[in-house]
Amino acid sequence: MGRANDAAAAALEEYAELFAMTGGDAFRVRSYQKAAKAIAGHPGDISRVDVREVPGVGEAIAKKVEEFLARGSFRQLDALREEVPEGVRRMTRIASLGPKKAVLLFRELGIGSPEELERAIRGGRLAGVRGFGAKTEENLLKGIEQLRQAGGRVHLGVAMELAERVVASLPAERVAYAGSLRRMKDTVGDVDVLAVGSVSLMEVFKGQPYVAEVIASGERKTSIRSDRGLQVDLRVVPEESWGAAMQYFTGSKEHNVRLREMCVKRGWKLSEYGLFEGERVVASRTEEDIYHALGMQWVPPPLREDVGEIEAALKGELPELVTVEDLKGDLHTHTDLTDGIATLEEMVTAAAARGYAYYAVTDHAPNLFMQRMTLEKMREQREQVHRLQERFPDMRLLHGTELNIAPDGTVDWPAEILAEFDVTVASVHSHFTQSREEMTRRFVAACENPHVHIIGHPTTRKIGKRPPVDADWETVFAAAARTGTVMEIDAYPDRADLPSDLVRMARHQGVRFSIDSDSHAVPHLANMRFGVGIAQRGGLTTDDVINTWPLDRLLGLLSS
DNA sequence: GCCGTTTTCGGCCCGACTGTTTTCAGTCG
Repeated sequence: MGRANDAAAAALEEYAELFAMTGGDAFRVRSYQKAAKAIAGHPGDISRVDVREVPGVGEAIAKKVEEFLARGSFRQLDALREEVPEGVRRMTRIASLGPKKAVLLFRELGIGSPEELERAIRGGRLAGVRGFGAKTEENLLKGIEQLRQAGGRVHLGVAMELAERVVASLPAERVAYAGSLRRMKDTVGDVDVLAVGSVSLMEVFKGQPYVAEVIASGERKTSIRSDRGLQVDLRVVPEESWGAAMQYFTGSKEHNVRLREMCVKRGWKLSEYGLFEGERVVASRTEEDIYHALGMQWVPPPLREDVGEIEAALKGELPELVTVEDLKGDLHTHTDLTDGIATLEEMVTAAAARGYAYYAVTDHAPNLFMQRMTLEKMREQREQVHRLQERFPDMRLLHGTELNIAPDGTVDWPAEILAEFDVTVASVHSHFTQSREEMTRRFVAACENPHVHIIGHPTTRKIGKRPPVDADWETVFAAAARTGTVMEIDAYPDRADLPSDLVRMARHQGVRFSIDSDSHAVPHLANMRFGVGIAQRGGLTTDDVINTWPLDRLLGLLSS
């Protein structure tokens, strides 16, 4: 489950994209994409085992991967990177603009980046170009605006992988990441790493393989741009002010401003070097020392957004946040029967290894046509689940499904079939642009369906790719609270859905939550920690999260 | 490029939607 897998998969995905853009055969494109997905989802570390073991990897792809593992790229990838400018690749990240149109714009009009495309549209240069009418221009401008709003930020999964790589690479007395990453924010603009060590640490840092460019380097701080474009700042801090530095660089800015205001009122001063009364150090070694000196509880980083946590900490009333260890199961996962890449047995075995008390298999249902699900396949899977149960006496297997919420709020299968499932997740997978009124009615109808237990990835956003749908969430959550429908926190880091601000809103209305991995491969099961981060930011306790409950209590909710 | 109860070629999840076209290409899930 190594980062070698992820890096090689990313290279193959990039190659597939470039290959498609340069007119490569569509089936070969699919082969590269399939291999990338399989390698990313493969439980074994491909830098240790033969990559030919991975299904979908033949001789040609194996050679490319081996070259990539040896030197960080492969010949064919280098060639295509030369041929297609980086800006043209960025253009395909604009919603509704795929590889065909992007290349056409580049070849015919010399448009080589989203910025140039925007200027061209506004300058009327697309008028009369075949396939580009007024509506398309409007959609492209909208897509460019979305792209701009995402900025240079990446989702937590990408940032966490890099941060852990950086932390592991530094031989320091103490080293840890801080910043929005430590607060488990769903997107991260740059990675802040703190370390206790000597100046030579900076030299070690600058020589790491993930460093693409050194932006600035001094005695106390070095900034680099990583191979994936993300900036990393390393700060070397004195041992005795470790706590103050962690507190300061974890933020948020708003939280810290409030703390410093409290200090000023007492005639104290708080900085990254410590909490001071004149020259006297009041606290600095640990974060706990600092918060306690201010007469408050230590505040868990995900809560540090100045949304009431300071008042609560002063009164000693911070919630006891849900943790990864509290999770007793996963209620939304897939297998290769639909779009997962691991078998039922592989997924269940991996889930049992995580020590779960229960585990639900929820493959897609027939209305998502591309998944080719049928009643027969679903029932056959249920039989397999029942047979498999005998081998896992300590983990209760639940047979479920992920239903598709149609534009009118109805779902796949009639009520009597739905009643056969132990658990159902219902999600929106299409018609994302309905009006707020229609979308709200759609979700309310799904909540009111007595056979729907959980609303999956409610906003359907994909970070950096697709905006959330528009709905009146107050009304949706009121319906969920009234009907006892659970809202999912989809832990997959590019979804992170519900987002934490909506979690807070829903919690205030009395809604309950399920933190699910939405796994399509064995390694995805480990994404649960990102979902827990969202739940913590939303202030959730174990009582709010149904998959921390003991099996009996969970089954009670599912059967009511 | 991969794969094979079809063994070395021929098929590869496919249907809906959008915006454009006047019979369809591109994009998406």
